[in-house]
Amino acid sequence: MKPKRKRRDGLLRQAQIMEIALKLFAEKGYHGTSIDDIIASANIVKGTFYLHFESKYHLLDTIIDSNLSLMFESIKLLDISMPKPIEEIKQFYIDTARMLMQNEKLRLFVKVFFRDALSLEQKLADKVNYFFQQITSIISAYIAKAQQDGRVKPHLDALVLSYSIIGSVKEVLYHWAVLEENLDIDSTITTLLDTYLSGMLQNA
Amino acid sequence: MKPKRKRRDGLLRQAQIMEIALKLFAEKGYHGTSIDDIIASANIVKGTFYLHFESKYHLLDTIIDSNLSLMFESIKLLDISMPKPIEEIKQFYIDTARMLMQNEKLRLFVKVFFRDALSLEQKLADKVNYFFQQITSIISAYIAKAQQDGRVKPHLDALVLSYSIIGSVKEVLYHWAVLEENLDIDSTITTLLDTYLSGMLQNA
Amino acid sequence: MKPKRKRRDGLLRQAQIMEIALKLFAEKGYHGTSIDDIIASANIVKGTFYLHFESKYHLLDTIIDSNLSLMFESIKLLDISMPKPIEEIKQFYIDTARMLMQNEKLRLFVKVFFRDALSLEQKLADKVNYFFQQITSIISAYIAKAQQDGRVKPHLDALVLSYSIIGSVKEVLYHWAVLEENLDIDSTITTLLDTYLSGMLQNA
Amino acid sequence: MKPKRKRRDGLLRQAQIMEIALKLFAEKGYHGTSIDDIIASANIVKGTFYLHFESKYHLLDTIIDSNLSLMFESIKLLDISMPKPIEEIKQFYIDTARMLMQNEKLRLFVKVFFRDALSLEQKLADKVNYFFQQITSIISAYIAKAQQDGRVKPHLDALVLSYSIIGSVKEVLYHWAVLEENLDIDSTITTLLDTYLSGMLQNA
DNA sequence: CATGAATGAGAATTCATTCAT
DNA sequence: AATGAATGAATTCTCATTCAT
Repeated sequence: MKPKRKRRDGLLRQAQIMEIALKLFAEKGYHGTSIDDIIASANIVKGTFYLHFESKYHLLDTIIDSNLSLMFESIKLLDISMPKPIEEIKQFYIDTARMLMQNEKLRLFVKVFFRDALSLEQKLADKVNYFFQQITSIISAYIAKAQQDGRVKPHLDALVLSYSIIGSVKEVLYHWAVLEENLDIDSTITTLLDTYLSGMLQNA
Repeated sequence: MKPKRKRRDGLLRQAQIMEIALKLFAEKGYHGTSIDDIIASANIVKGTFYLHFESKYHLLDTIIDSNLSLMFESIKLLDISMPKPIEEIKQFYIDTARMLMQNEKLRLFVKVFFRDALSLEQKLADKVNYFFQQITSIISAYIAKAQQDGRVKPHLDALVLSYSIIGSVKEVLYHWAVLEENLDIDSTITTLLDTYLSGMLQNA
Repeated sequence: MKPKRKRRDGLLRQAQIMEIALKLFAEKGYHGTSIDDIIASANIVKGTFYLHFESKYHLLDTIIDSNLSLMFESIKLLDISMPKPIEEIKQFYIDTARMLMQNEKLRLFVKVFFRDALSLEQKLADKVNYFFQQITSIISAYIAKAQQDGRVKPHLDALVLSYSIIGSVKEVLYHWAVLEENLDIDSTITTLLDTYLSGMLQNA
Repeated sequence: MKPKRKRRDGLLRQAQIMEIALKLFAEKGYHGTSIDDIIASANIVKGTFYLHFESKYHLLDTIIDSNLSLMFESIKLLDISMPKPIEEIKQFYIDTARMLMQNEKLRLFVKVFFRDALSLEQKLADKVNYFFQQITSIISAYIAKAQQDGRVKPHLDALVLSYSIIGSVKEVLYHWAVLEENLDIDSTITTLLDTYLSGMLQNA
């Protein structure tokens, strides 16, 4: 039996494994996906997998790391203190959301994220929590500044508000990525923006 | 050596196992907790466990079922259409929240819920999703009715609004149950209520 | 397929596994013997093995622990300071050696011991070294005392002498247990005893 | 990216690999050292290793072969039938021992030798055993001849005596190479020589 | 000579579940 | 009701060796 050696650049193979694993994790969950499943899908053998990733856990870790920055940038866009006309902001949100929601890999990642990121080792949960903590810091800093500028109602708790905003976005993402609902981006963003803006702003 | 047989009422034993399992699931996650861990904590042997629960999965299923109704009732309280003065509603929310947050078992359950409920078998995820779908239906029905009554802004998407509200509450619960933050109940509820009410209501 | 369950007392099964493993370790070495080999010989399945031993390493550890005390007692017999006529001592040595050399399990253990005990984890090597250190202490203390009593030549280094004696015995054991030579117990013990006695003793 | 090709003389590279492997084997044992460890230390890649050695086993085999002759010569020095004044012999032993004990590579080899030589494949064990068998033959021939010449007590078993001497030396080497004890060469050799000489010699 | 991606046969270990007692 | 020894399929991970480039 001649072994077929499909040689290719190491990074390509690594990316290929990550993509296939992401698909499987999204479909059957992290625990429900075995290394055997992954290598069968990727058409490689055990050793090749462990050549590129030191463990199943590190594979997920790498996937999460490589996707988290994109999510980070995306969520940062929710800058409510942006000094622009509301209609312009709204359009910007809508355009960004449309762009992101066409990214199938992102959808899979969000799905895996919601399903498995918290149920694994503490280290991973810590990483995820740190990520959201950063987002929270940014948003609550925006709000606090807007409160000092007299634009946002002063009696609202900036931290709770940022939890609320983040929770709202998470929930919408969950319906999009996990439940695969067809959300109307326009009305979703309009509703969220209008509610939060007129709920938070001083003169609204 | 005569084996020691600790006979006791079957339901008692069952409740005891559930309580211990909940504690362990909250601590180490469902996948991170083995039957061996549970029976060691409960001071029983393998056979006894399977006398009371047909599988590890059914144990969690039972735990979830028995806690979901309480959560259901609690979340239903977010009835924004409640025909009462806002201050009264707010006080009611605060009182309810205080009561619930003293329930340590509930905190553990919420923790397990957030960590594991979605990463398990489809059957369980379906149950959880159905639960939230019900909550969503109730809330969006409230909102739709309030829109018909002219109390809530008509251009807002009732479904998106209910996602947002549920997401906000989930997020707060997550910070309470999983991250074990000390939340100020007063300012939390005040902020959420004020924001949503003045964000949604016609004349606000 | 009805699984055949060969129920028996847990300790019996444990002893059975240890005996079979010792045989295999002696035959093929620790690294050369897989868990599969052991369970096939013992006619049990994987799970049963791990029910009784937490790992392959712990199995060897248990085997070593349970045999070391016998070896300890045996080697202690080399008490050169024994206040008895030489002929009597010699006969005692011969009788003891005969007895031990009929113990087939001991032979297997000595074989495993020489082959594998030092090539494994540090922990095990430490244990073995500690064992010999104890023997060394005992023997060199005997010698030092005999030197104070003027029976052993004072210029000899008691520690080196104990190394020498232990090394001699180890070597003979190696030829017996590993190389499976047929040693003449009488002439072996006579030669060693006579050489060491007339080599060490003052008036010899 | 052009791969960097560090060409050098084949034998040099081979010697370099052997030296690094010896160090690693001494430190972590043969089984505890992987090819990956070796090539990482040697700063080469897999293919290069197999260019120089056909297998991990052959690497050790080569290391053993290249060191065994030195050990062979060294141990042959224990020629008790040497027709010289004892003091001269003793001084010769001491000088030789001093010289050998300064050879760090030899110490590493002896360590590997004691730890792993016996726990490996039969082929290697056979080689080691053959080596000692040769030493044994030489020593017991010396003794037998000295017995015929009337210099060594005739009732001692020449074979057992040679086992004893070899065992003594092995044990001392073990304490030096593996346990890294600081042995006093003078008193070690004096004690061994005096004991064996006055133990074996007719008129002593 | 040199590279390093790929191989794949093993090996160890886990753990939910069963069932004879 | 209770026991706890036994099961065995599933899973992760290792590592010496090969070979196309």
